[in-house]
Amino acid sequence: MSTPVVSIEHVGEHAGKEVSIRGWLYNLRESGKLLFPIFRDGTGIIQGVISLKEHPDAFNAAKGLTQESSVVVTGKVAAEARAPGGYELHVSALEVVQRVSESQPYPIQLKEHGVDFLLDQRHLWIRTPRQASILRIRAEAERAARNFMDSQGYTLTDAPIFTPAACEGTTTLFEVDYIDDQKAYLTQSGQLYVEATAAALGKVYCFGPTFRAEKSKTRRHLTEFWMLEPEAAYAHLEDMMALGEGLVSAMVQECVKNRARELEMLKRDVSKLEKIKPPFPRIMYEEAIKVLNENGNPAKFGDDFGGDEETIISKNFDKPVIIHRYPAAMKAFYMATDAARPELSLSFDMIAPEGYGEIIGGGERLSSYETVIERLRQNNLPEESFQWYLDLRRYGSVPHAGFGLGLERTVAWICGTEHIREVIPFPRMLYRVYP
RNA sequence: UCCCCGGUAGCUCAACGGUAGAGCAUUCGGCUGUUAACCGAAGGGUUGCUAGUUCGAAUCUAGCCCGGGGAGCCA
Repeated sequence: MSTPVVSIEHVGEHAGKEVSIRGWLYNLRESGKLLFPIFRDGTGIIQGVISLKEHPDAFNAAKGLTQESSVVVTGKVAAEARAPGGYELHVSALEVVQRVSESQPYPIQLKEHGVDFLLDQRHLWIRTPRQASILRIRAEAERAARNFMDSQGYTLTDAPIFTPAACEGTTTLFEVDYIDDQKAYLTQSGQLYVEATAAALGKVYCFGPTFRAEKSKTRRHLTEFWMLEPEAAYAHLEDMMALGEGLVSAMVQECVKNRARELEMLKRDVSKLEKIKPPFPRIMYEEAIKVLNENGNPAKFGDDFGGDEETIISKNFDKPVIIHRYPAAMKAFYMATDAARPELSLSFDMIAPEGYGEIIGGGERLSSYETVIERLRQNNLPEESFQWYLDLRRYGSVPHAGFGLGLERTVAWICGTEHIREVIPFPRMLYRVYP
């Protein structure tokens, strides 16, 4: 009869019973003829106790064992107030799967480390309980986002990574040599492609990595980040603001519900997240300018909002804030304008609370062939590359709208992390592509 | 691209013009309830690179390289 293998997160269900845990040695404290190893298995950590007198074989196998050596341990689960986590394992047997060499000890210690060092060790850094928690929350947020979109009747239609042209500014494109004289670029957004699939399927979204060659070095920027981009035919600005509210609320609430342990591990103030339910405050761009002026910020019509401005505006609310109808001149070529106020675009941004910045940008798209042509020329974009896009206006053009949600910024806000580099398994940033 | 800050042992830092140091990690020894355990000992360094100032430079100066934070731009 072999003992059952259990995960540490479920170990409490086996109190008083003999179990096996397959994992790694997280830390080892020695106290004479008693050893206090801490094991981790990816789902949590648990302290073991090994007595020389009772289990000499296990004791000798564990004594001097190096951090992060892989082990299979067997023992009895016991409720123990003195143990971190409430349970400990009275180890009776320990099998070392691979012993970490003393000459090349595990580099990450149980103490503070610098950012540069940790990023160089990212492949190992993700083993720490904090990083593992963040990655579980990211997964939860992704799952919640897809479930929500699917529940709203949206179909996932993935957009290509290689594209023939820009869809945002041309200066932020990663160029890739393709066949002979052809150029390809890494996508900045799946937006143009979901416009096409929206005309085919009605309500669609894409979800995948996007790339921006921006020279941005801030805690809110990654060179490679994931974006969820819904697009719906016959939809208008109002529809997208409502969809964005529902999507963000679902992502936050599912994490609160299903990842309470991880949020607690991160010491996140969950009461702030529990409030994130529709409706969110909505203000027009012009009103936002007014709020800024009242708070001593000299912003004027036509200015874009930077981090400072976003913080001032979001500070007045405990939910994400939707700012809509930005000046048309500030927005991308495909953005529709307000018929009543042609100088304003039918666009909106959603600003996360607590200074996490813009998590959604979107709006209603141009549907007129003539206007699209005109804007392409104004923006010096190559018409020949956009013939397929123009076809969408030639053949049954309809009003349509959508937005892009930045996954990492949203998850960073949910987790309360200082920097978004922690919320993606392997961050790609300016000057950093290792590991 | 611009503005600030930094680079000393494997890691986190100290020394700020006069012999390069501590804690952690590693090795050895001790400890039956430890909580980033503790106690004792040992090994471990071209102070990011190059040039300059000086009797003497980790320390002052210049240039370069690397990293961090921010601006612009964006999600």
